[in-house]
Amino acid sequence: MTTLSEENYLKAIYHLGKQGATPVSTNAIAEKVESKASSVTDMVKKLADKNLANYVKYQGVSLTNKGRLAATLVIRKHRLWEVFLVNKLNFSWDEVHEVAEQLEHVKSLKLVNELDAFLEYPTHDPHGDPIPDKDGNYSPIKSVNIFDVDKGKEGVLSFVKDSTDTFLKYLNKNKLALGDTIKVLDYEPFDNSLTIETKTRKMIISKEVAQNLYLSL
Amino acid sequence: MTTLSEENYLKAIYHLGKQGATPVSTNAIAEKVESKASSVTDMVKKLADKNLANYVKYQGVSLTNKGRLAATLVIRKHRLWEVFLVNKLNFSWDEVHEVAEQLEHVKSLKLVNELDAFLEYPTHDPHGDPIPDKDGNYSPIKSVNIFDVDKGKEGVLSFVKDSTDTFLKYLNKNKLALGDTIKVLDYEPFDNSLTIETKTRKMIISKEVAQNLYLSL
DNA sequence: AAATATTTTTAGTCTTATCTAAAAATATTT
DNA sequence: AAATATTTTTAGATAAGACTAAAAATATTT
Ligand SMILES: [Mn+2]
Ligand SMILES: [Mn+2]
Ligand SMILES: [Mn+2]
Ligand SMILES: [Mn+2]
Repeated sequence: MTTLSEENYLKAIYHLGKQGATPVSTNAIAEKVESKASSVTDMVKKLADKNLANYVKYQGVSLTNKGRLAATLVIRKHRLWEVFLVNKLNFSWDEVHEVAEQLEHVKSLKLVNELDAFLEYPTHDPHGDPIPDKDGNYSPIKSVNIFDVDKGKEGVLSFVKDSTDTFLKYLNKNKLALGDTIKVLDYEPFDNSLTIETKTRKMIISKEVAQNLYLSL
Repeated sequence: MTTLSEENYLKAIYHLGKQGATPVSTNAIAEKVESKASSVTDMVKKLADKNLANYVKYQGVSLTNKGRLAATLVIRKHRLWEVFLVNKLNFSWDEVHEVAEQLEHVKSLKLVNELDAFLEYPTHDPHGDPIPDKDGNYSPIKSVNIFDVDKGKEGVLSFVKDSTDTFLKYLNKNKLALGDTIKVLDYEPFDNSLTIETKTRKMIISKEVAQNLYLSL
């Protein structure tokens, strides 16, 4: 059995390395889970004892297969709950994360799988993140960053990299939502801003914004 | 903010006294939360410090208004989640309790209230227990124990007092479910058993079973 | 290759929620 | 009303998870 705290560390390690494959540093984990490096060292030893992580002193931490599966199960639950909150309970995409952080730790295989079925097996969460299946597998993101879309071409907004509510609220305010068709009109070398066009209007987005928008073509 | 553990103690105190009104003993609480008396003493002091409980050494514990509201909110969440699991996720009534014990601690006012709306404001959970509203109020149970139903009369099974999965599985096995119409045919003074008749058949139920069945007339 | 800076680990504390064993208070029997 | 039994509280420990400060290891500069 993994504790709530262990699960949060597993997620952090998973997200920091590529699926937990490459060793990540103590400090990086500490920042992600909002704790201190010394706390991370303690926890990481515990994960290694439980065969969830590979840990060599001073050399970083990676996940074992067991750890990776545990991490993806938590991520699967997180994203399914986010879909539930948005699709069934009228939450908006900037309100779901905090609640999903709690729901992801509820233990019941039946619960996850029935929820999955109830939601009709969604493949992506409200931010465009892929939902792993029971075995932790998911098809890789096929969307491309908006900077890599040629001038004059269009695509469908299908993933936002940053899903903090600050950014999501910016998108709400500017009427940009997942599923919207966006055309790239112009690129400005001076500040790396882009001029884009949606169904409803034309607008300029900053480099910071553009970096977080991904389109499927 | 109440912790998970505090919430479980509040529920226990609520259920042991009548809505936490009458003082309950340390030992009774300990048994309910599956801990030891000394742990209860500690926790109860903490609840009193937070103005959730009234505690006088050696004289038992009751709930303050604040404590009672906190307790009913947890109970409200527990029962709403049970309805969700049964009505939407294909859980049977003997499978929901353990999962609801976890879900009841998720913190989000919006979540509870949207869930309530999504389920179309159910008044009772899958075991016939009433679901408190936002203010902790619910209409008192109007069903009567099957022993108090006159011979020859019938009623609808609308509440089961014991909702351990042992008892619920007994009911499943004997095809007795909430909503079933049951007629009382005979009472046997020797062992206090009852002969009852359902839509599908006639059967004898023991005193132990009868004590847990409540009908609305 | 030293010297310096940064990162990581260790050592020792703290808090929350438990526990056991002993002491104190209350209840029940004789 | 004593004696005995039961219940409750206190005292002291333990485990999980976090922290600070100091020590040790690794990285980066000079
Ligand atoms: Mn999220
Ligand atoms: Mn998400
Ligand atoms: Mn229940
Ligand atoms: Mn119930």
